Amino acid sequence: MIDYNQLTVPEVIALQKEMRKDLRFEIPDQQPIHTIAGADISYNKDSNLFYAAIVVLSYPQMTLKAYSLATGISDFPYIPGFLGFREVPTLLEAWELLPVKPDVVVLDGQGILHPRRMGIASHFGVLTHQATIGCAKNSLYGKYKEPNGLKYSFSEMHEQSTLLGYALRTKENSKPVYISPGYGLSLPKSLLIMKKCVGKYRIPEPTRLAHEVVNEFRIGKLKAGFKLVEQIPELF
DNA sequence: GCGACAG
DNA sequence: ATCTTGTCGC
Repeated sequence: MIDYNQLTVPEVIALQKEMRKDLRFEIPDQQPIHTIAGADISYNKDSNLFYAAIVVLSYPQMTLKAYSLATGISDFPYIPGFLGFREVPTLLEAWELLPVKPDVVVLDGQGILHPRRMGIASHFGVLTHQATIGCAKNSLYGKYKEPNGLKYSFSEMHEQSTLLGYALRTKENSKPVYISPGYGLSLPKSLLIMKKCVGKYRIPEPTRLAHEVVNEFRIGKLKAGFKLVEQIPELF
């Protein structure tokens, strides 16, 4: 894969426009979902050493089955709209450590809810050809009306009358999370899957557990590699 | 030109 | 993203 670090903004915009041509939303033989992963990055302020975790959970039980941990160096700065160029390379290092790939991967950020339809989830999906969903804690793009206050209520997010995602209330009295397909999944299917990932916290289980695990990795409580937590019959 | 702006 | 205790509000 090419080194993103020295690229200019005009160059990464061109790359996003190229990757957009490879986006797909419904893969031919969609298999039933048995596993879903959460992917996240962590790092110390003022350091270019990144820590990545991909946690694999059973679906829809949402219990932790396995995870992979890897580090990487990134000098690409954080620029809204270009998060993938900063975080995807290290996530791919963790991805390669998984002996069996999960059915869906949830990324911390946007999917097609992005000016060029290339949020981090779409970026990761195009490179890996894996089904992905973007689940962001904050909105980047798209207009929407606030969903009502009840858990599981949601509202559509559009731009130029194009439906691109949903604001989903995952917990009462908490702000919603922003859901959009990344790659290989339709809008309604992405929303349905994420509803099943909601537990007792605002952040859906895949992302929440990935964040928890990657921080233990960063502070030295866990080490790089692949770890099987609980056997999944048929898998691992 | 101005404001907005994932992690 | 990370740092970091108490505190305001549902």
